[in-house]
Amino acid sequence: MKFEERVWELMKRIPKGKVTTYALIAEKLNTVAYRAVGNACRRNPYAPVVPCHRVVRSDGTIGGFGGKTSGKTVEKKIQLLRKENVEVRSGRIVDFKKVLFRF
DNA sequence: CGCAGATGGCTAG
DNA sequence: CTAGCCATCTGCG
Repeated sequence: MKFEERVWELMKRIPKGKVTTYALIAEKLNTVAYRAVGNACRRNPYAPVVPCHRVVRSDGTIGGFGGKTSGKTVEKKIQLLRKENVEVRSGRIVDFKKVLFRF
């Protein structure tokens, strides 16, 4: 079982309409490598199985990649989240702590 | 509000 | 084994 697989499993556990943060996942994995978590998402071979769109930053920002939220992947995430009852405003989660899922 | 530094783990050579 | 990368976080100005 690799580090990444563990990350994916946790992501799968995220219920619909909820989100989580990289730091939280990392902490749950008994580590502090939030970056490695993001790495796993980015390389995630389990495209739809691992809802990486339900994983956001600690402050509620969607994040995305490339440094800015100008990527298409981010927009896709937002749309999915909005569809799952998660309100997103300017790349940020609305009522973040309300939809934040604690493991 | 904006920027820089500090981290842990992964992939590729 | 070494070097570079990354979808982050936190603190400070």
